[in-house]
Amino acid sequence: MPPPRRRARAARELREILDSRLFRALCEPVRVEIATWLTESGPADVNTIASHFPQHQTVISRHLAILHEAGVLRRTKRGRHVYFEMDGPGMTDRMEKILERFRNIVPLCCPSDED
Amino acid sequence: MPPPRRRARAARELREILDSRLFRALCEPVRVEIATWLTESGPADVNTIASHFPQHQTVISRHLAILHEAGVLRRTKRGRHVYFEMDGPGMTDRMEKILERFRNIVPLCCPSDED
DNA sequence: TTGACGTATGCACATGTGTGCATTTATAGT
DNA sequence: ACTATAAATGCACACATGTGCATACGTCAA
Repeated sequence: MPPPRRRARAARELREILDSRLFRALCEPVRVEIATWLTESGPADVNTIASHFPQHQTVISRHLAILHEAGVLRRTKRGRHVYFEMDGPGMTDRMEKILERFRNIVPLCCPSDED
Repeated sequence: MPPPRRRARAARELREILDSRLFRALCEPVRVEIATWLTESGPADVNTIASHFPQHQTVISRHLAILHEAGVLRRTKRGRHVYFEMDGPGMTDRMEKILERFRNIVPLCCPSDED
């Protein structure tokens, strides 16, 4: 494959993987705090999580939904409780894919790849 | 190190690496488009980049500054022109660090790490 | 120094989004 | 069925941020 086409392909793959909801989910400090807290504390229901943050329960509920739709958290409904936990394996997979894309891009976009 | 301390440490490291400007920079679609375009087209100055987007030159200039401060782009000033290009190696390093953090977290936060 | 060009900044405005309250929906217990 | 509890949604509001215009800054060529 000639270099121009390789570059075009790399760019397309990069857009695919960067245009996800993942970055929008993680660009909000409160959501990062929630994800971090869940990492440390393990699975917890909405009210328990909300009780550890200054925001209202409804706000935390919305943030949890965004994190879940972005694939950061797992959601388990048991009775009238909804439990959330970090999706470690899922996030690892995502990051591996993104990393792979960047590895492909380095030799194409960076003529002098020192440092 | 006992499990609780390991969890606390993993959470702290996760917050460190996720609280960066990187995600805020990449959560804006226009900025992702700029980064993608630079990947495909190679280094270019501000006006050249701006000419390929509907936004005003001043807007593109601001986006480029944000991407640069986040470590996504490299900046090279030559005369009165300022050239930008993807920082492939830098991004690869960042992603490797983030991936490593998530790898550490998986066995701690996810009791049933199937799928 | 003057003028031209490339880039960055101040400002005002529109849109997006996090927030809290009131309310609704869903489920368990009685 | 009724009540209580958990979670989600509609709405309004405040703040953040992307946008464009006018303009200032910095550099090169004469």
